[in-house]
Amino acid sequence: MMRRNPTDPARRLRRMHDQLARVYGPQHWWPAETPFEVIVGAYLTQNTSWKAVELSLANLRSGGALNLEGLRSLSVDQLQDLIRPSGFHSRKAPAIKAFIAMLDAEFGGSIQRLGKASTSPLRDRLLALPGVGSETADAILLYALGHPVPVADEYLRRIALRHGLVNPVPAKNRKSYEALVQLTRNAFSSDPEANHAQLFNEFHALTVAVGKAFCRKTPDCAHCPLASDLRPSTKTERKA
DNA sequence: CGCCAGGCCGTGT
DNA sequence: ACACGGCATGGC
Repeated sequence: MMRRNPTDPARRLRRMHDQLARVYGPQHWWPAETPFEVIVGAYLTQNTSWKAVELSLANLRSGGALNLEGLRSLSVDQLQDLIRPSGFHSRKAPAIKAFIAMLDAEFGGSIQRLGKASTSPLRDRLLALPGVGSETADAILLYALGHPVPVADEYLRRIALRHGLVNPVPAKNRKSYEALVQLTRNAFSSDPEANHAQLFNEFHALTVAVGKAFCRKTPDCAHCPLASDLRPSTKTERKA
């Protein structure tokens, strides 16, 4: 019989993006005023709700520390104190400081210069920093520096898994992250003329929007706008 | 009160 | 290579 959805995971993911774009509209990500704020936010939001990140960002802003110069003038201990609300401060504060040290030592303290480096070596350089893994590196590349790289996160993993777009590989696996990135690239590769940075930007933002609402650890697929794209493989899932 | 959040890292197998 | 626990705080 004729299936109304394509079977190719990349095409299915593209359809899901289109559906989310219709439902949610433009997301205007990343929620920040400057590229530097994006970078700080990317560190702070690691395994942390954005609401908690906002508390830390407010602390930094009121202390005049939400910019390069301001953060340079803070000690690690002072920084720890300001970002305490978003957790893991003993790791995140030195990590942010290490980023600034790298920026100053290797790029003349210029984020613009940093962004002019070519994507692949730059990604490797970011990954070599403490506290920067795949997702943080890609978030910085895409949202702070405008490079056309997909960002995969826990929500995308859950969604892709639930929709059968990837093999049931466990989380926190480097290969599973790369598989999600590849899948996202494939989803938008049909039009090479398109602005992929913009597409990846919007797609990840939409993924987080739908993920926050319906794909937490206890998912609510019944009301999810992607529910019609689900392909239950079991009868029990069909019921849910 | 207990679980969870827009990950990452060190350690043990 | 991969699984697993620690990291810390605020929301709900």
